[in-house]
Amino acid sequence: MVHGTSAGAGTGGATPAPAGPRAPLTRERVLARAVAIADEQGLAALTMRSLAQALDVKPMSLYHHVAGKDAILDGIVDVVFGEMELPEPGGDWRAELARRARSARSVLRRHPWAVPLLESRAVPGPANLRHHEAVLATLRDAGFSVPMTAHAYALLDAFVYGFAVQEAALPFDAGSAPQVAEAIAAQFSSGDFPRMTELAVEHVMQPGYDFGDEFEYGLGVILDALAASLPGD
Amino acid sequence: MVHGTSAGAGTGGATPAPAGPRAPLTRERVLARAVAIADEQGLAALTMRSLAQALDVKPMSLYHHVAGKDAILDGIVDVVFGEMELPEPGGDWRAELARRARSARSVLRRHPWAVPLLESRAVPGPANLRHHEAVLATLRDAGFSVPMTAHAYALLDAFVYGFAVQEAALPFDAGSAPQVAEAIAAQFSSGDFPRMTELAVEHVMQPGYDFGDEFEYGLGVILDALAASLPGD
DNA sequence: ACCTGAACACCGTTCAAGT
DNA sequence: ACCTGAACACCGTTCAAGT
Repeated sequence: MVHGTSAGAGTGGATPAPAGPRAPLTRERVLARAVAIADEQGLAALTMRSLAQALDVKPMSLYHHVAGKDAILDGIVDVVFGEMELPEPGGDWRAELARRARSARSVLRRHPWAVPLLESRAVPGPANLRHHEAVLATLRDAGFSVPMTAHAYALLDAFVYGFAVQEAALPFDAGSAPQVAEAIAAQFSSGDFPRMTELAVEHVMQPGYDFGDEFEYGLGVILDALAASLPGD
Repeated sequence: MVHGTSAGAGTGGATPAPAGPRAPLTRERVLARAVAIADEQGLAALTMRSLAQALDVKPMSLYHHVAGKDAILDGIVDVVFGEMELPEPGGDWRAELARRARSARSVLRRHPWAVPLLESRAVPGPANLRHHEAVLATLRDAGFSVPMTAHAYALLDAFVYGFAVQEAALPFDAGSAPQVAEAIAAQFSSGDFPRMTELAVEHVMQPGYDFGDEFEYGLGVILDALAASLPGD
C-alpha cells in the first residue's frame, strides 16, 4: 500500500510505532482499518461502531482523530487516490498517461466501494489534488494548449471513472459463478433483448473474453485522438 | 416526466386514479415521490419515514407496495433510466447515439443522486434493459460487428457515466456562488498545484467557459473513432 | 491528552393487530 | 386488502465524566 506517507495535515508524531495489538490510535490507522473493512465487507459494513471494534476501541475514541463519519469517507477516498501511480511530467506523455490510467483502473477495481464516493465527496483531498496536478502537468509539458488540456483532462477522467462504474456493476467476475450466468441467460431467453442475448452468447460468454480488453480499446481511441490534435505531430 | 408507463412488473389497475390528496398508494406513486425527495433534498433525506410522511401515510404502509428500501433504490434508478431518450435503430446511427448520449447526460444532471446508484444496484430494471437493448440494436444495425459493438458500447457508456460523475462533483454550478470560487482560488494560491491554478484562472473561470462543451468534444472523439472503424465507410 | 459510559434522536424492518 | 402501533436492533453524535 502506498497511501502518501507524510502527505496530509500533520498528525505530529513521526515515530513508526510498532504495529502490535492495541497500538496507539492515529488518523492513519483509523483510515487504513476503514479501507480494510470496506474492502472485505462492503461500504455498508463500515460504521463508527464496527470500525471502533476492529480497532479494539470504543466508538467515541475515533472522534479524537477524525471529525466524524464524513471525514472518514473523505479520508478513505484520498487513501485510494494515493494508491494510484502518478504520470511523470516531461516524459513520454502517451506512455505516462496510459500507465496512470491503467493504475487508476486497477486501484478502483480493488476498491469498488470508492467509485460511488468519488462523486459525493465535495472537498478533494491532498492525494487527489496531487494526482490531478500531475495529469495536467503531463499534458501541458507534452505541448497541449490550455483549452486542449481541459478537453483531454475531462475525456480521460470521464473514461477512467466511467469504466470503473461499469466494472463495479459487472454481475460476474470473469466467469466465476455459473449459476449467476444462468440466471442472466434465463432473463434473456424470454425473446425480448435479442441484441443483448446475441452479445452475451456470441461474445461475452466465449472462453477468451475479458472485459478488461474494452479498457485498452477505449484508452487507445482517446490517446490516438489526443495525439492527432498535437500541433508538432 | 417520462418514466415508462406500463413497463415494469404489472401493478394491476390501469385506471388513472385522480392525483388528488390522499390518492391510493401505488408502486408508481411511491417511486415518484422518492425521486422528488432525492431531487429536492438529496439521497440522504430519502428514508422510509420521510417518504411515508411525504405521502401522508405511515412507514409500514410502504411495505405493501415495495419490498423495502433496496427495492425503492432499484426502482428510482430505473425511473431515471426511463427518462432517457432511446436511440432509434436503423436511422442515422451517429445522430441517434449522439441524441441518446446528450439525453442521458441531461437526465443524470437532473438527478445527480442517481450516479452513485448506477453502480451499486446489481439487478438492472426493465427501463435499463430496454435502454441498452436500443443502443446495441442501433450499433448492430449500423453495421458494426459483434466484437466492435462490445467496444463501442463499453466506450460510450463509460464516457456518459464518467462525465456524469465529474459533473455531479463540480464545485460550482456555472459560476453561481463567487465565495466558493474564492475558497478554491485560495487553496490554489499556495503555489502548489500551478497547473490547476493555470487551468482555473486562464480557462475555466473565464466568462464564456461551459463545462458542457467538454462533453461535446469527448462525444465527437468517440463517434469519430467508431465511424472510422466501420467497414463500408 | 486521550479514552469512555450513558444518552439522544434517528434508521430499516418484523410482528401482531386493527378495519 | 390495505393500513398501522409498538417494538427491536441498529445508526452517528453530544455531553459529561474518568484517567
